Amino acid sequence: MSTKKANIYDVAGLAGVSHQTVSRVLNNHPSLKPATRAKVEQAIAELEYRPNQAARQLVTSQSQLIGLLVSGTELYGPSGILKSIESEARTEGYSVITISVLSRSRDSWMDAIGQLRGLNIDGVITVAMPREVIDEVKAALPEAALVVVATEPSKDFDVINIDDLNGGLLATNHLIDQGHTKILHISGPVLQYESQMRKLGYERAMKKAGLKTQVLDGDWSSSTGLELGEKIFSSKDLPTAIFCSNDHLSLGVIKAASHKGLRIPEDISLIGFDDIPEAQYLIPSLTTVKQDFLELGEIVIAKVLSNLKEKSKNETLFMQPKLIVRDSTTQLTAKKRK
Amino acid sequence: MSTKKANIYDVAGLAGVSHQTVSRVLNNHPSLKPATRAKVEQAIAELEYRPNQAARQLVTSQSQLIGLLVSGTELYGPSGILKSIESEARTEGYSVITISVLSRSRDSWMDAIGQLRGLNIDGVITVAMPREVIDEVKAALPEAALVVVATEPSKDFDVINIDDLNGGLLATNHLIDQGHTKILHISGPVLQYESQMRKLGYERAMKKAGLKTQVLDGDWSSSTGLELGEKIFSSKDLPTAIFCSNDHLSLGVIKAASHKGLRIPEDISLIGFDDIPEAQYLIPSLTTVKQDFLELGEIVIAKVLSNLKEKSKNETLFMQPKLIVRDSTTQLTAKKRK
DNA sequence: TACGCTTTTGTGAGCGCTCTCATTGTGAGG
DNA sequence: CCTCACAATGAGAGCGCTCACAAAAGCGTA
Repeated sequence: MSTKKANIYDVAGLAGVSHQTVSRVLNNHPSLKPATRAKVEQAIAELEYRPNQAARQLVTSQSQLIGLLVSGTELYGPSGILKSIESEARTEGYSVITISVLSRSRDSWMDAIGQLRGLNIDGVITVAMPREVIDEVKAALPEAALVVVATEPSKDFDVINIDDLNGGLLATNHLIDQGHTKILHISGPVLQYESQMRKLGYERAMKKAGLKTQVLDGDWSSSTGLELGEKIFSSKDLPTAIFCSNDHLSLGVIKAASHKGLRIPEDISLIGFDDIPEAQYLIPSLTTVKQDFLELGEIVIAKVLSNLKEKSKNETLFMQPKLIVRDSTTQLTAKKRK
Repeated sequence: MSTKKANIYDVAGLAGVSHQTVSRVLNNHPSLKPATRAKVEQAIAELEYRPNQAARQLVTSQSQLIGLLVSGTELYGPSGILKSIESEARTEGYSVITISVLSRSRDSWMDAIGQLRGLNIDGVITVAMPREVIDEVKAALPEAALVVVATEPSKDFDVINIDDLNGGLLATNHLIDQGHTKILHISGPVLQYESQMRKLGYERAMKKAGLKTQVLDGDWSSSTGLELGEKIFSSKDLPTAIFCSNDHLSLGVIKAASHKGLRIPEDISLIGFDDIPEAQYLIPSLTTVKQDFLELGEIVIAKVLSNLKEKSKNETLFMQPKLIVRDSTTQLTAKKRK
């Protein structure tokens, strides 16, 4: 029954043509009589023939494989991007090899790059990786089409980013529009580009409105949000609004507020970033800035494919996030403004 | 400068040995003079030679590739498992191809399986896939080492599961121990094994304590939690405790309670399942059942590798979850019991 | 020095495919 | 009815590696 896997010659034999004709069917070559093609296709079906990727790779030196370097797959952002890239790649006939990397450890990413080299990868996508890592990838895999997501723009490669700066503006202006003047920002990791841009957006908006900025540096975790929140709420000089660099920080802040008996949004307005699935089910539901990962994935893959065909133009694309207003922010009332 | 990539003959030439000797170094064959090995290794380093995986695959018909079929990568559980499997596989020299599948759509998974076939995959891991899918995988990839995670045990393949039944017992007994008698369960998707087992655990615990069960069928989403929560809290006959099949459901329930002015845990105790990172930052922090994904990943990969070497023994392994007690559950007071 | 081992190295074939180039078939134009 | 161009197909080589087997080198012993 289960004899050896059929190869191209078996198909050729059954269809009564040469192996080369079968190959032409496989790669849908234009000059083929429809009748021939049909015969071959039937033979393929009959034998359940699948072309052997390895053999194909060996001769074309194309692997149909895309490497995806990510850090923090457990975070909402990266995991969303990942999924969307993967499914988009598949529809294009590519497979994605995901590699989780600790972005701060050189060993970790050199290891990952080594793995990619061995695989004859066609393209590499990095998500939220420091510049250092990207340079290393470029050096180690000069052939591969490189697309960089969520890193500082550069003329050395294609970059696709969420417009975090604009996101920061959006969030901050929303608070300013509501009459807030004492607005504090809790940033993400100082070294991460996205986090820097969100902060910059905040600073620009505040400056434009002639307001004084106040920033606490954090990371992406709820625990830091809690910690910083408690510090903030212990001081006598409370802000009336807080803009957190992601939703998880906001979670911690909400918790801290509840500890201190402060109400959101009555006493403090709060805005996050990401729109995690939980955001609308928090109490209060969280006003935040949403990023469209699905679209991002499509664009990223499209970019990879186009780079595969012709040299990259090294452009930077920004995707626009949008403000989602929920219950955690509110108009500053005259009473409170006092 | 950047001449063609070196191959095994180039290395052999430079080292002054035959290509076969180089191959032996690559596969660390035992009978090799240390001096020879050293010469070859130096040549490899000098030429920055990397063995071509495709060629190797072609002859060994081993791809060093593991396919990972998952549905719902956006959920906390799957994404945790994924990461841990991936990093573990890498240390063993394997790469993981993640494929997100809509577990309910036949097209979707047949498509995924087709992709895996073409890749000459060595092993397949499925996470939270229905039996139907697994059978299809077995049929399409009889050679591949198959390890199944989070699916009904079977003698036809190796299964590694979180002991969801015991998790359900743990959660329910915790509530019973606190004096609750009217305990309601909100289940996950009716068709999913994990969800069924958690429910079964609940039912067994209740039965053993001589209590009446009350179950509402749900899914894994917060919105369903909210919806069902509102329904529950609108009735006059309130339960004193609710066990949700995952943390996201709990989130919705918390929200619903707050709408209705019910306090957690004072009026209603609530327990979830998963221990999502947010769980301890919710208000109140959520009592839940935690699963250790890291360990799971290690075991899964170990299993795949052992199946690669020798025929699988088709055993089922259960990993024990553990109860994490936080603020959302509390002793039923005499007053409330009334 | 020669013999029979074992250890170490070399040779040739072939994995399954796509490439290039050669051959055959087919129909339009004279 | 023959020629010529072009469409359709076939034949052979070779991608880079490992496999099976063959040959050479070492080494102890008679």
